[in-house]
Order: sequence, then structure tokens, then C-alpha cells
Amino acid sequence: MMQEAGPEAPSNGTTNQNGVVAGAEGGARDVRAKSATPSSDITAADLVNFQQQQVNISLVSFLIDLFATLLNHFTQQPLEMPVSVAMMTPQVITPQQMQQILQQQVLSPQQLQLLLQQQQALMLQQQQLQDFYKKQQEQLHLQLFQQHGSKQQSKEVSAQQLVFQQQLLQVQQLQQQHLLSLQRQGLLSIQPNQNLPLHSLTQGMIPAELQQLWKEVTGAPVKEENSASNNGHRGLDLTSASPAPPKNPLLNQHPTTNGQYSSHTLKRESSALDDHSHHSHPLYGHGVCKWPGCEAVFEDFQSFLKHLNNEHALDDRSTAQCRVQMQVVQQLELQLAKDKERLQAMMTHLHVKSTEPKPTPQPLNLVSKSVPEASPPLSLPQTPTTPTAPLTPLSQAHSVITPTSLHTVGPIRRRYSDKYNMPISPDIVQNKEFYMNADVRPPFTYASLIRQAILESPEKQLTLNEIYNWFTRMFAYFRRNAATWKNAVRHNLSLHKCFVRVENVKGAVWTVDELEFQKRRPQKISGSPALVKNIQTNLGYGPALSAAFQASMAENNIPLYTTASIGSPTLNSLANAIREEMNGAMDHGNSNGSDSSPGRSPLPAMHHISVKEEPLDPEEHEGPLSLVTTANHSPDFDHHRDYEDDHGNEDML
DNA sequence: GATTTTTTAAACAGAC
DNA sequence: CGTCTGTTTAAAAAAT
Repeated sequence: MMQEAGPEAPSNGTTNQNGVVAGAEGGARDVRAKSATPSSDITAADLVNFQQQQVNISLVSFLIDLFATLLNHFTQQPLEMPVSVAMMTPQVITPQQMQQILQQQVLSPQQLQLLLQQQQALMLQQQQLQDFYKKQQEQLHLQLFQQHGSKQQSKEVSAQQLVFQQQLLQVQQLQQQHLLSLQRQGLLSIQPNQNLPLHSLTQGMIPAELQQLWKEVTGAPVKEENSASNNGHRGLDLTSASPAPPKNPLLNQHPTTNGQYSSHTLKRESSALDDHSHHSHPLYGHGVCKWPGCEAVFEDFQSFLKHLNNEHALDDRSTAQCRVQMQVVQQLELQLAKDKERLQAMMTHLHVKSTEPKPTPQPLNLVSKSVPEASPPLSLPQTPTTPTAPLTPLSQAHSVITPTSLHTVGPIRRRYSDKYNMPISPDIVQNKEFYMNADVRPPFTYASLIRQAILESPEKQLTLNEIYNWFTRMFAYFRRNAATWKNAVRHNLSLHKCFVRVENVKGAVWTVDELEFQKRRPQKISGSPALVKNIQTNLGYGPALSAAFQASMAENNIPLYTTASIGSPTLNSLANAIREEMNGAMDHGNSNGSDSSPGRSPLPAMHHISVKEEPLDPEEHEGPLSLVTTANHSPDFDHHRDYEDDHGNEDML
């Protein structure tokens, strides 16, 4: 609604963009926390197994990432991959599109309501699983971390390859699962001229291609995954088995029953993939009715049809099952999206780790220069990008299904506000990718966002212009209507006491008075005791230190931290501890106060907010992962970034 | 339903 | 003079 006046073009060229890593944010946001979706009729035991495997993967992944990073850092020779990242981003149905498809076909508002209720129940179960999973993860992390000093370079590389390969396979599996789920429901019919079929979904992700790709990437023959671990092998089995119809978790909660059930179902489903090509009906395969929870055997297709019409007619039970199936699909979709994201982060990490700030190919012409409003690609019917749906902590995770969600693109706002003391950081980090690409208003207040921007900066201080840049960099939404939100940003900076302006030779920077920020609203910590404890812990560290952790977690590519910060407050603390340890281990020198941006550091004396002389600023020097490392020593790189930022802004405004 | 917070809009002043 | 930065007021919207 705001006039996007030209005068908005900021003169960012003048101000040096501090080295905050925009891109490479390989951030490999965590997928694992939401791992094994309670899909289908896999038994509880199976789920646990699967989760354990994922734990293994993530552990290895973490270690690999860590060491590879170190390796890269010291050798300055990032692994090269002769593969374009773009290749690896097949266009799959976005969650939004999925919702549309599903909703348009079957659901009435009442049904949606029912569905929501069921989801809640389901989510309870999920939560239990996740709790279990987290505990295990925590344990293993601890264990592994104790032996982290003894790895050898060669091992790391090969292990990295392994993990990477597994990631590829995982994504592929998810895609197949997803598709098969759709087919199973009959909600998605496979037709040659439709663009949803399997070969389209897996386009660029065909196993053979993956293998080939992997060979190219590694320059070595592909190791059989089962030789190193059973993850890959198991994963493949899961793939084929995954379409097994889900036991309705609401109707049947006896794991033993499920176990018996699934054990032979899995076998039968194993070749479901190529099966429905014979019979047109996706619910019939291998002589078995594939309706979820059914599995009646039939001699011929006709009797199956008869059965289908009789037993699975449009009644309450069937619709309920259908809803559950939708839920499964949703989960898979989410999982898939996250894993894709993770994969891409990995690829980016391996490919352009320390040179390319933009991980996601963001076409510069996406938002064209002079016509911010005129370009209609952003209009409602189809989202221009294919962002993953924002992953939200449990409570809202499935708001995606609400009827309103289809229309929420613009006006509807639901702020997270600052209920909790560490309000948005985990969420914002988790959904980084999403907000970077989706023209969706982030559900955070300006104050929260500004704070986040500042805390993410290496020195917990930003100029106004740098804050602007952070907004535009991190949120597609803020690439438009600059006059409006910039005004709001300035307004917020002035309005809230928690933002402190610090004079500097070169001007002024803004810092966050953490205590004030906490004060802003009566602290109603309604969350778990763990959360409270965590907050206390953080406060104990002092604002500066806590901020440092926040920022480093946000900026670094190490999945564990992101995982932990999202996964559970307890783990967050753990991550902090680990982080601290690592900082100590990695670089000692703590070379006095040599800034990454010598020119504009405010006078230390003026800091009544203790953001300055903290002993262990991770970015201080040789920050383990971020681009800042390079930026510190390479004027060219600085220039490069300046240019990029200018460029970006020109494009946006 | 009242109160508080947040957002949006806009006027204005000072520095550059 | 125009732009950027920063402060302030006002009103509407949203959240509590």
C-alpha cells in the first residue's frame, strides 16, 4: 500500500557491509528434529530405528562438517564440485501447492476442523518420539564430542562423501515416499501429461543420476553405503517400503499390532513402485488393496474394484483415513523440504563454501529494478519461489493446513512477539531459507528482527544501513516497500529503549541492551521448566556472551547448533557449552581487539553496554566457518561484498 | 472490552 | 538541495 518511492535507494555503497555471512549459510538447518515422520504403518520400533539412524547420520554429519570446515579453513582449498547447485533443486510440489491440491479435492471446513483435531493428537505422539530422539541425540553428541580430537583428514573426507551421498539418497527417498503417498490416496493420479508424476518429481534425482553425480563429485567409484553403515541400505529399503499404508494412529495405538501388520506389509509393498503401471488403480498393487489399513488380497482387478467400492466407500471411516493420510503426506512434504534444503546447504557448503555468499540461486531479476509493484510474478496464485513451508515449533507446525493459510500471504499477521526471552532466534534461523525466498511477512516484530540483526553481527552492532541490508538479505518480504519498513525500523530504533545508539568516529552504530529488551514485556514464561532454566542460564552468561552464542549459532554452518537451538532448550545450553569449548580449542590467540571492520568500531569507552570486550568472540579471527574469516584479511573480498550489497539493493529498490 | 504493543504514516531537524 | 539518519506524534491494527 505504500508508495515505493525511488528515494529509497540507499547509498549502501558507502557503508561497509560487515562480514556477516549472508550466504553460505549452509546453515544446514536441522531436519533431524523432525525426522522420521510417523508415516504409514511402520511400527514404533521401526520408527525408533529409523530415528536412530538419522541420529547417526546427523552425528556423522556434524563431525564431518566440523572437520571439513577446519580442513577447508586451513588449506583454503574447498572441495570443488563440478556440479551446479541448481541441478540439485528439482521443482517439486511445494507444500502450498500440495495443500491446495488436497483441499480443493476433498475437504470441507468441517473436515478441516476434524483434521486439525487429529493433528493435535498426532502431534502429541510426535512429540514423544522427538523427545526420545533428542535424548538419544544428546547422549551421542556428548559421546562423540569426547573423541573428536582423533580423526584423520582422509577419514573425514571419505566420511563426508558418505554423508553427502546419504543425503542425496534421503532426499530421493522422501520424494518417492511423497509421491507414492499421493498415489495411494488416489488424490494424485498419474497421467502422462501431468507434471507431477514420478519422473518429474525425481527429476534430477534419479538414483542412477545420483550415483553418476556422486562419482563425478568424488571422482571415485561410489562406495556401497552399506559397507560403511547400514543407513543407506536401510534407507533404500524404507524407500520401497514406505508407501505402506499407515495405521491410523488415532484408531490404532498398539504398536505390537502395528508391528505384526507392517512386517509383511513392507514386503508386499516393496515393489509397489512399478506396480500400478499395470493396473490403472493406484490403490491396487500386487494383488493387494493398498488402502491404508486394508491389505485384502484379490485374485483379480475386478474383485478389487468391488472391494474398493464396498469397503472403502465414502463414509466416516474412509474420510478419516484419508485425512490421516493427508497428514502423512504433509509430514513427508515437510521432511522432504527440509532435507532438500539441507542437501542444498551441503552442496553449497562443498562447492562455494567461502567465496559465494548466496547459497540459493536468487535471480537478480526476481525483483526488477524499477518496477517493484508492477511485476506480477509475485501475485497470489502461485508462489514464485518454491520455499519450504516455514517450520514452526510444534504448536503451529501445522498451521499450514488451516484454511486461512492459503490467503495469508499479505495482510494477515500473527506475531510471535516476544513471549520468550530468546524470542525469535531459533525460529528465525530455522526458517531462514524460507523467509529468504518467500515473499511472506515474517511473524516477528520489528524490534525482534532488529535485535536479531544486531546480535548476528560479529560485534553486536550495526549501522542503520547495515540493519537495512540485513532485512533485505534475510527476508524476501523486505525487498519491497522499502520506504515503509525502513521507516518502521528507524521508528523502532528510536522508540525502544533496548536499542542503544553508540556514537562512533564514523557515525553511529546501534546496539542492543539485552536487559532492556527482556524488560520490555513482563516475562511470562509459560513454557517448560527447561526453557526457564535455559533462559536463566543465558542470562547468567551475560548479554554479551549470550549474544555471541546466538550470533554464532545463527551464522555458522554447523548443524548441531542449529539443531540444538531448535530442538530443545536443554540442548541449546549444551550447544553453547560445546561452542565455548570449541572456541577455546580452535583458536587461542584471541588477538586483542582487531576488528573485522577497523574503520567503524565505536570507541570502547562509550560502551556502557558490554558488548565489546568479550573474551571469546568467535568471529574475532579465523572464525571457524564464516566468510568473515576471509573478509578479515582480504580487502578484495570486502570490496566484493560491498559491491554485492550495492547490487542487491539496486535491484531491490 | 479495555489496555498495551506494534505497525504505519508522516512531519521535522540536523548532518553530510 | 537532496538524502540519510534520527526523533517524535498520531492513528489504526493487533495482541493481551
